[in-house]
Amino acid sequence: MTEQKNPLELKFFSDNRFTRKQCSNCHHYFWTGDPGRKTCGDPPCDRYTFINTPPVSRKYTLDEMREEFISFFRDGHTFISPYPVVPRWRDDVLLVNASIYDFQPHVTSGVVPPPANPLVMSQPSIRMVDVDNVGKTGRHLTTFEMMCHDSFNNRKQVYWKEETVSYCHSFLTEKLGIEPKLVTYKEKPWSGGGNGGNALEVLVEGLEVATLVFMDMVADPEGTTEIDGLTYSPMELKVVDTGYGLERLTWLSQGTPTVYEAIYPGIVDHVLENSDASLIDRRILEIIVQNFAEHEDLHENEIIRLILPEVARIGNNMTEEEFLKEYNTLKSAFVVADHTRTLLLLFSDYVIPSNVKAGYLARLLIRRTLRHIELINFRGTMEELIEMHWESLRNIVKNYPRDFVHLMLQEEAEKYQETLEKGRGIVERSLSRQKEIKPDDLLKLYDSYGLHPDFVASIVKEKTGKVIEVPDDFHTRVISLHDNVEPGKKRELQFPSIKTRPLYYDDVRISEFNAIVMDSGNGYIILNQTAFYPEGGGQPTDLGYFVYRGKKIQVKKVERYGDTIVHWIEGDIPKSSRIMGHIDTFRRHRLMAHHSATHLILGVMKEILGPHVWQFGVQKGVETSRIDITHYRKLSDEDIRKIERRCLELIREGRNIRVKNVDWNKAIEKYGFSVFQGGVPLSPKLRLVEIEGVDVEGCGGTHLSNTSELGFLKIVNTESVQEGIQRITFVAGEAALEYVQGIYASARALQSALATDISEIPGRVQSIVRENIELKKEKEALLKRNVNKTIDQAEVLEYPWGGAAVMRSNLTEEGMKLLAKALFSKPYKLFLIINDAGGSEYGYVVISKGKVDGRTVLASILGSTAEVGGTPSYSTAVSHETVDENLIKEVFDKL
RNA sequence: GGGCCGGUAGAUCAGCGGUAGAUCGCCUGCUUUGCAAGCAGGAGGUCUCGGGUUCAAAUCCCGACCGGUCCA
Repeated sequence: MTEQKNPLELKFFSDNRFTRKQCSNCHHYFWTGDPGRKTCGDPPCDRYTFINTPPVSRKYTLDEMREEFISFFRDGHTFISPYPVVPRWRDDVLLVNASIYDFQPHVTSGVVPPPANPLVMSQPSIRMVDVDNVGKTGRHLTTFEMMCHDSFNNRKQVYWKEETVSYCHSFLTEKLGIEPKLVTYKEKPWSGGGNGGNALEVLVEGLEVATLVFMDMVADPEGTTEIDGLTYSPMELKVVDTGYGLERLTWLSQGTPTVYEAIYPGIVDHVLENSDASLIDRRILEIIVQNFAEHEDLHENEIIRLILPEVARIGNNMTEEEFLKEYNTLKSAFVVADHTRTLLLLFSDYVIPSNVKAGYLARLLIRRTLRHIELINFRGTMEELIEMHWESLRNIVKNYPRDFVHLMLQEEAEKYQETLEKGRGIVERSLSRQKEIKPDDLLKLYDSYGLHPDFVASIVKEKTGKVIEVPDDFHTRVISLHDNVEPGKKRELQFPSIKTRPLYYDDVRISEFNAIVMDSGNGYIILNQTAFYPEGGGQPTDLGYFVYRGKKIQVKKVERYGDTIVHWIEGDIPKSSRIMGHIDTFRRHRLMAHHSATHLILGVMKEILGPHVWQFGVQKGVETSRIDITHYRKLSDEDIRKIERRCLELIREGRNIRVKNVDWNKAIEKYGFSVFQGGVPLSPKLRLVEIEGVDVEGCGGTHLSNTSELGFLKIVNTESVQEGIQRITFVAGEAALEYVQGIYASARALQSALATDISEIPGRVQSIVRENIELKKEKEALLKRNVNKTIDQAEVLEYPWGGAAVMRSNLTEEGMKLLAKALFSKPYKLFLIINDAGGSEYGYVVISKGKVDGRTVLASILGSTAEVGGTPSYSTAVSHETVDENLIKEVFDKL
């Protein structure tokens, strides 16, 4: 090992008589002011010693602790309001998981300055990975608030390691009154979100209350520092990213056995009072929490086997069954309390429960909550619990969409009920088929139908009396069903980094321009400047042509790679040429109109359908355009009419459409997170497109300057692309006129074909379709009668090898097929059909169900005059000759 | 974004290459007229759609569409 100064050997530590030690148990390095300390302070090396005897000078509620933290850091830091839990500003994660997520990647990459520096905030964070541990361990939550004091050091140093640790230590010891000796700082490398650095875990009496991260590295395949298997290199921006667990600190101050009792005692009490669950002896609860903290690597039932003797030691001789009954109901009560809090946050950001993305997580939580509510026979509603949480979290959760929550929960409860009822049928049916449900079947039932193994087990028990074991590693096996799938990777082309100046922003109506070819390759050129709009933001590429040496060279596609705009062309233009570009302005104008119309319709849909509407995806076109939005049900005809009417009003009013470039933080401050509707650019400023009084959103596209230019807008189709996502296809401007003209032409054609009035077309078509079905049926019945008649009149010959039937018919091809089908179910072995459909030809068909090859039969009967085809079991021939009956018998006799 | 199920009568589903079925519901009649009543008879299907394979497809293959569900 090279002698290098430990990056965490701080002056603060030496000034405060802290020494660096190596944990006698886990061998991690840590800093402590307690000369007698040998272990790092983290379970399993240390136990929770704060339960019953909290080290904090007084008990804090959640609100009080948050206020204490913020007020302590307000001195020197700027307070920032919490961000939504749904990260609209990035598309790489589903939910905000930590406070630093608020600033990734735009701030941490150095492109955008932080909203304040240094700053203090408390960010609600959702961690679904812990969902299975909630209730069970006494300390896990799906939602917690991560409080932080962050600083961003660029050229200007704000503060770094020394100040950070000093701040932290003062807060814990001076403000909260924790004895300095109780605080240990454990060294730990940190990585996440493409960054890395050193970190200190802050531990008090066995509980990790904070992590102080010194982020100064960026992921780099050629870097020399390795953390968790990835290599990193130093970066210019050095970020202090701290994370204090608000719930942990509150728990620490109260010393209750579980975190739940400390952070929302009202909710826990309410659930316990109105259900079959009850609080168990707090000494037993403490034993449970301690054991789960110390044995993270063990399975639940193994830990319970460790708990029982300890429970007996304090004089409580419970059987395992008695213990499990009490523990499980209490666990369920905690789960209900926890999940409803997370749902509050999701709903306040208008997450629509569905089967994909964040919506899936919401549904998962709702279903789990419903199940646990039933298990403990809770007599209240989920809705009332969510509202109670809101009452106590008003400082953090500003918005509570009561009607939305009500509607979502109602629909979800119904859907869940449906799934269960269907599930019951599926389990019962598979039981009647195979008598037994194996572990693999459990897996399948869960994966394909969403049937929880406990639910399946309960039905099996009810129907057969048998108890089936749910495998311990059930969840792991579910995950392993899915982890062999590799996500498709996009291959990025590499081009020389040449900055192309976009001319289309300066003047959206520009149609011609001069440029110099900076780089030229196989079928592409890169220019110093261009008026061609590259595809992006759902706006397709511009088309047109270049003039080079008097020749027109067509542009096939224009793409953007960072600041480089690449033109794909039909032909070659050498480097350094001066050329003239011509834009297909007809196409461009159509696209622009549809782009502006997209913003207009989105704004209108938010107004009419509700604030839960977000853009999910978008594709503009020359003929039609479409936008996908988050909405919980298909648009009704009434919705469509309202939206169209409102769009027309706004077009008539002639609202201005303006483009402005605004700083990230100012944009968020002024317009909120709804500016992030499409993809988010990594640039210092956001280009905002505003339709006066209707809609403001970040957008890189080209736009009209006033809504009046749209003329009118018509929705032409709505469909649901996936649960909770509706696709609206529409036309605007000239494209709308063409659309209406097209419909009109069709209507006129129908009108003349049906010889009726346009308004009567639907009725006429309906009656024609009905008539057509009737006729089809009649025709089929007639055909069947004909077929049956043919069969009835068959001449039957008996042979030792079975019966043979000879019949004459006058059927069409369709009738022959039907006849053949019918014959396959008759008891004879061989059939000869002589078909006379009129005309000079006779069709011969032999159907053989025995070993006889029908083709040889036909050849023998018809001789060389006919061409025989088909297969041994269904043979055909066509002949101009009739055949003598006796010859047929002769041939048959020989078989 | 990916995986796994599924789409057949009003509802729930069976059939899984040889003329489309069961149960409930519905209609008619009888028997009873008291609680999910009995008996007899009957109506009700472009087997989601489009291609392909086959003499023959609800059934096998491919693709769309729709729904369910799990994972990220």
